[in-house]
Amino acid sequence: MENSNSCITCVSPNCFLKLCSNEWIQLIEGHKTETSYEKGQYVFNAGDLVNGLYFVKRGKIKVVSNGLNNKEHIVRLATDGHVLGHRGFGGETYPISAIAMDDSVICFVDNETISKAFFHNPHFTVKLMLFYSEELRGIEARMTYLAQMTVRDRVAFALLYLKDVFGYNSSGEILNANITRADIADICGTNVEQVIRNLTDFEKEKLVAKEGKKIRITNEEGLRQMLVIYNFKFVPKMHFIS
Amino acid sequence: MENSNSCITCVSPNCFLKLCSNEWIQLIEGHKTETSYEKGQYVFNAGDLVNGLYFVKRGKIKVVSNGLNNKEHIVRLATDGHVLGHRGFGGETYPISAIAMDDSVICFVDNETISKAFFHNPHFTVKLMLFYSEELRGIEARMTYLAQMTVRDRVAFALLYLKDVFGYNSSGEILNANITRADIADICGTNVEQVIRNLTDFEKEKLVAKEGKKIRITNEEGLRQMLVIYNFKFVPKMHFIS
DNA sequence: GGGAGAATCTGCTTTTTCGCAGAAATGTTT
DNA sequence: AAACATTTCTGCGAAAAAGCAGATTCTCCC
Repeated sequence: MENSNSCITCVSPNCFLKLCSNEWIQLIEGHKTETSYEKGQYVFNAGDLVNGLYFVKRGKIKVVSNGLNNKEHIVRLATDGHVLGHRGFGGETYPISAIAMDDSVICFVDNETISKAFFHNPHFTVKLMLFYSEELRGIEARMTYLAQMTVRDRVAFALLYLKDVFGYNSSGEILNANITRADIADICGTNVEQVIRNLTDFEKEKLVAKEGKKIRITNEEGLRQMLVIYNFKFVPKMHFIS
Repeated sequence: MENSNSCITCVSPNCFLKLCSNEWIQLIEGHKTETSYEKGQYVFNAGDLVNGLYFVKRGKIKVVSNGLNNKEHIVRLATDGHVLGHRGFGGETYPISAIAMDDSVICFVDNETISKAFFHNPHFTVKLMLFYSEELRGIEARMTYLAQMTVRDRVAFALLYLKDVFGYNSSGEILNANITRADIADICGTNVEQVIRNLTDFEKEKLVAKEGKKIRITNEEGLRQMLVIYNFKFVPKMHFIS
């Protein structure tokens, strides 16, 4: 509950809520809760009835789907400005959870308020729709990689995906996320051992450098080149506000 | 170009365009083209700049992503009332195509007209957004199945997915789609031989019956039971109009 | 109804991936 | 700083999946 709780003075530059009229922003503020999550904490859990939208103010979130014996699979990574918790329909629930990968701050607005806002803030609604449309395109592409790539190439892909969403940290080309080998495995749809084996190979090939559990990408272009045979290309980030 | 070209008299019950005001429907009709596609024909092709939305009036469409050496992977199936061709951003293109699996009729509306309609037809915009949101949830779930299931279970999943989207045909439990074993392989992310081997197994286990290239599901519940360990559950179809 | 072409099917070998077990390293807590 | 817990790493055998080759069957079109 840091900062003020007001959208007007909120420092998050990409929040969709800012696309609402001032009048509506004030109205939404009355129905908004801002919560801080520690690393590892659940934003929402599989089976919960998601009855609102989560707007990521700041942080790093993994959206996981629970499959075989509730083993987690990371279907999406989210960061500042992204939206979590698709509007629920008819009360059915999907086995999808959102977990903070680092300390994060997220605003929640209930469905009723959001629905009303949709009908009075076309700019907000349209941009949010375009966000979903973009996410759909992105996941369609990732799905193909998952289906067709070898484990080795999926590991390379996961590193680039992490970089494209979370970027590097201040000290250079180190992946800016508190990820374990197991997280990478959960993105790739493989197991920890395979991830480690391939990271070791990548290190020998001077593509990455392991620094403890941190990973430094020493040859990003080389990783991308590995994936051109799959039509892989960088997915430019959407500019939410325009 | 059968039927009249008018949305007012259109027989498609689920078309999103019907959510626009009468005034706007008439305006859209002036910018709309209705095209018939034969089986196998491309609605749009990877690399095309998608500059509008396609509304499926009637038919069966596969949305494919071209990955390794342009091998196709089916990321989504679409039928009556569904929407294809996410709004393009900044001109970048994804390697995604849409192909008619049977004779289909699809209406196309250019981006400029659609964008204007968004701002004057909140009901239309909100419903379309919810459609995307639902599609996103669905593909997140499918992605997990793809990542965690064995080939055998993915084949079972593909059969159920085909059934849930296209249903059975009039003569009973035969999958109502003109699909090849290769199509199923492209949904599963495997090859034709594996699909055939597993279909043969399923037949021995009295789960399906092969009738030429057609597939009859003789024990749908049995197939679903096979997938409960993955938290698989039926995804109820959205009711577009409400 | 017959024939050409496409799709389906089967057996076999090779390759990839998985998964266990145990060692080493890292990082966290007291 | 030491002890503990977690994570990372490596080797190896087992299992799953892929890929090839060739036979059969189906379907569509004339």
